Amino acid sequence: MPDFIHEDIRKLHLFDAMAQEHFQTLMRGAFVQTFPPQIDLITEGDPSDFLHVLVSGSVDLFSAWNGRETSMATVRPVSTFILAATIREQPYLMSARTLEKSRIALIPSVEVRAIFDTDSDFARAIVTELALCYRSVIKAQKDLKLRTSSERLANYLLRAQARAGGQPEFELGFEKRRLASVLGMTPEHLSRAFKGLHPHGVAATGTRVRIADRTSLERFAQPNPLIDDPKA
Amino acid sequence: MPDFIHEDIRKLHLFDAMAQEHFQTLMRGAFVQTFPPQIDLITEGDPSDFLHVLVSGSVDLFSAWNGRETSMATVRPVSTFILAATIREQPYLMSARTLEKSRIALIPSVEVRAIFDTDSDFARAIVTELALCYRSVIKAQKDLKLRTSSERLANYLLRAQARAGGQPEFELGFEKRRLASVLGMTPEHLSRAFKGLHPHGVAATGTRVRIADRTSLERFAQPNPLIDDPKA
DNA sequence: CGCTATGTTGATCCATATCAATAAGTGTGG
DNA sequence: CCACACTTATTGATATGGATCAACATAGCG
Repeated sequence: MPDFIHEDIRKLHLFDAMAQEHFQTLMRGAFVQTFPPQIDLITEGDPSDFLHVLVSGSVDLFSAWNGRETSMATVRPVSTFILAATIREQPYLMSARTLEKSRIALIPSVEVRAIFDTDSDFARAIVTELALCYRSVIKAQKDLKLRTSSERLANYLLRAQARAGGQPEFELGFEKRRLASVLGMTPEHLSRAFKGLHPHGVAATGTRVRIADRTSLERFAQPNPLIDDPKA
Repeated sequence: MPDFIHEDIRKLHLFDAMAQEHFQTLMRGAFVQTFPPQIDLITEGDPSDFLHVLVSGSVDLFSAWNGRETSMATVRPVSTFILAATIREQPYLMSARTLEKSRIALIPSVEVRAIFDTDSDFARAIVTELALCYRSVIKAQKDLKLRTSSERLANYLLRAQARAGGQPEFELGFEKRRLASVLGMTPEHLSRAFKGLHPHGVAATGTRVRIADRTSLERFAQPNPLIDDPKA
């Protein structure tokens, strides 16, 4: 594995406190792969053989039952996914596929568990990471259960704008149909939802979005730190 | 705090590996309280001062936004709640209220964090507990996003029957209106959903439910371990 | 330059919520 | 032990958010 990726991973909160020796053991068994968009990485129900670390790109976690399918979360770099399955030595609860071209490091779960048992700094880091993941799914669930799809879109746009540095105009990272799936709605409905936000100063042309009047959009979206703040 | 509760808590996976000395420190600062049904225990947004351990009864975790409210999860004994908030030293993301009369142990979060830092067996136990909590919210989210309310009810009843020992007839723990909230629907809708399950051998009188033909109900409910098995 | 994927618009359908009325329990005080 | 009040459950009518289906418009891309 190239050194600069080593570095990126080492910088992750999950790995930055552990003994160098243990980190190297982890990295020896690990490997990095680059995947094109729309590639299935894991399937729910499979044994959790690898802890995944998304180095670049983005990944959709989704789930299916009885012929229906739903997106559960989007993973952005640099972060891990399916840590809980790795720790509990249980099958994955979600499937994963790349949204864009993505570089992913795969670390054998056995190694993670072995070092977790001996390196207590690593164990503590895992706690923090898991607590963070836990809180982020709770926030996702609140977003989903308490808001209509237009409200979700509005809040999503506010967050995306903040991520993009706060300029009035910015790029969505992906196509609208992807965004629809991320927000848990159909592309048709998203199209209408965008129209519905027009009166609040939102204009979308292709993957480019312009928020003319943030205050007005906020009045409609009612963002709340206990749902929208990734650090809360 | 009475000794037998001490015992119950010590038996919890979260506390059974830690040093006796540390456990006693935790218990010294802790206290147990009994609450009547429908009492608010915590409010989302409040600082996470206490780790809660439900000793008996049951607790509803819920959340509100913009005048709407939704139930997020039900806690059953003996287990902890709001562990993630305690660990991250962040405000609660959910509110909690008792469903039935409940006995709850409150352990100061500062103590939990202090011992988490020094007792690595405890830190490891927290990881396992958190991973379990994480997976259970994922399962709840899948249940919610992938199933209609009748399907959710059907699967709930199958699980409740299993919990009750598998007899064809058993008690729901609470009123139907509570069940409705737990399943994320209105009481009216639940009433109709029960009627809809009649053809599959479900009869409900008051809080008593009878499943005449489990096979038929299963054929409709399509239970799946990756959603319905609490151990997965 | 046309083909294929993406996006928009309109019509309709479905699950579930809401509102309203009634029925059935449940508990309390006389 | 019954009558009354209050809560909970059921049933019906209607509203709404969102999905689905179908047609059409656009835009990348080989």
